[in-house]
Amino acid sequence: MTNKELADLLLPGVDSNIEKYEELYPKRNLDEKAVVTRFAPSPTGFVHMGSLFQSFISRKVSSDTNGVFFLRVEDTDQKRLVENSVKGIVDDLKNFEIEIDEGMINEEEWKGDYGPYIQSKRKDIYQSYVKRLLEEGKAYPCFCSAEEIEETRLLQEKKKQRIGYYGRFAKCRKLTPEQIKEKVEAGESFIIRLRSHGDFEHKIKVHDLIKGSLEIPENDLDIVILKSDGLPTYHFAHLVDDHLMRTTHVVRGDEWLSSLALHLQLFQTFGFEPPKYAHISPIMKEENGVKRKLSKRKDPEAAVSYYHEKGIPVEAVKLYLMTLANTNFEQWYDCNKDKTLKDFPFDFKKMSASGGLFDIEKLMNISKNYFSRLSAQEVYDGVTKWAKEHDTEFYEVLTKDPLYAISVFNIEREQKKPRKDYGCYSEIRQLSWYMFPELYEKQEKEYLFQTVSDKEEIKKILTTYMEKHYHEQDTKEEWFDHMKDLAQELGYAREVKEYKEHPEDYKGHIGDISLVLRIVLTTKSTTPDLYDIMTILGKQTIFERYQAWIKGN
RNA sequence: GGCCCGUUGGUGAAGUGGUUAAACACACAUGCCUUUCACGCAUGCAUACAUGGGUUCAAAUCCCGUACGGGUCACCA
Repeated sequence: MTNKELADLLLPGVDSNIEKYEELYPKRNLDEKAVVTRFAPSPTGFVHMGSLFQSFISRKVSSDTNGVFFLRVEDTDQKRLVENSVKGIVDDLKNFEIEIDEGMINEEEWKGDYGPYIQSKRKDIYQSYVKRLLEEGKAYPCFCSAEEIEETRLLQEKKKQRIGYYGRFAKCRKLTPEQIKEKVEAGESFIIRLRSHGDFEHKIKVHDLIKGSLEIPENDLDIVILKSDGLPTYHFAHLVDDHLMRTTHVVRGDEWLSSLALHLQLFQTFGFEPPKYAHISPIMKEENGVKRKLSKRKDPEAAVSYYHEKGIPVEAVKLYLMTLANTNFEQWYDCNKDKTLKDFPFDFKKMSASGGLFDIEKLMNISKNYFSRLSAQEVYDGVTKWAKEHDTEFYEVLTKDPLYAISVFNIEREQKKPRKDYGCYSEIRQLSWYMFPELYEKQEKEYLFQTVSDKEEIKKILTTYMEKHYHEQDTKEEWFDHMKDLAQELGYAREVKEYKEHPEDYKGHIGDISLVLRIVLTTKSTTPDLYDIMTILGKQTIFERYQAWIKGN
């Protein structure tokens, strides 16, 4: 019995003509330096921050080199499928403005010439390649049951030998064609394994774009390439897909590093040129002093949707991811204020070989800086879009009078050093509700007075201010002068310095007066410029709020 | 247990043998400025290259051992 006959027996009806696929998916017509990358998630749920990080980087290098970035769905594990997760993945990428050039666009369809981009629809292709391997004697069927494998494992553990299906432990490797035929005809189920010729004692030098040069032992494991359901394992699918899709760079998590020798071996078996690899360390999180991988289950911030709910702008998250990827980015960005992420020269070599810590505080800081560079119109557009989905009440208020809302967001914005209090869209309402009468009315109010808290004194300040010192048409200078007059009239120092020099001469200083006027108007001790707030709110609102407070206390 | 990778201040990290008495950013603290807070500015973080050896005139940077952390060893990806 020849290998060819054996292959036909094992995979009847499968065409081993792999050359036709080589023709069907020809080498891409791209620049020599163009990078072809992919994001290859399995559809088991939402997109994890770490995956997003990988696709962000992949997209970046592809774009930088006029290459291609595609989305391939790896659904060879039929047991773990989660319904509609392809759509979820597509949406998550879309939400993060990571565009794909090719790949799945929804649960069923794809775009691009190198498809299908979902592995369950590529069964024939994989089987052709497996069959070719069988014909060449480079693969063989294995009839071992799970129990048998487990037994071997226990034995190996006991004897402190390496665990796995290799060498003398690879029982089915020695099966004669006749024995195989017998078993197949008896209806025994089987899988296909690679006949590895690697030597574990022999080390090979490999290069990783991030980790640098590594020395790893050759693979001598006869790993499974085709499962009993006829679908390939990850390793084999990786080989076939990334070869046929003409991937040049594989960016993936470093949990794959340990199978790198195997993957290289697979490419070698077929004589294909392997892609370049960039193994990214996982994003870590610190909890109770312990570093661990950011976890889908434990950490809400691991889910991409978290950022949308919070309303952290996509661009801000991207800026953060880039600082995580290449720390020199921050300095570069600071020195090149007119440039964007697109212009930054990303470099794999500058990626950390060990896992970075996910720091939400840093993210928020970056986000605040990002907000501070936006125009009022941009803030308005962003918050409106966010509120439409997450806070309809706020949305109504914002869209009722856009110009008014924009004027609110413009406070202390058009200046050299804009305010930095907005970190995400979901914070904006609680930082600005007092500027919107509809929201003001609904809000539960709590006044936290500080230095001046005596009610009668506060009333006196308010009434004196309304009666004598509020003038609707005041410029900022005039307004401030009037504030000083008010302070003086009530026995407070006009200047803080004056007060500090002779505290015994005064009840307090201008700051205390301002604070009272601020708190009664907004309930907050922390707000942007009071003059701007008063100008936008107008006399009527100001007086109403002051009078209402006097009445109620 | 085998194999692989990593280890610079509270955090992200720069830095690959000698102007680094270790940059920069975040966080925190203090001071200044200021109508409060914030912003901004200044300073600090009682001063970091896991550890033990070795190579060298010279090591965070090269080599070896140890410790600690991570990954992997599936018909999961």
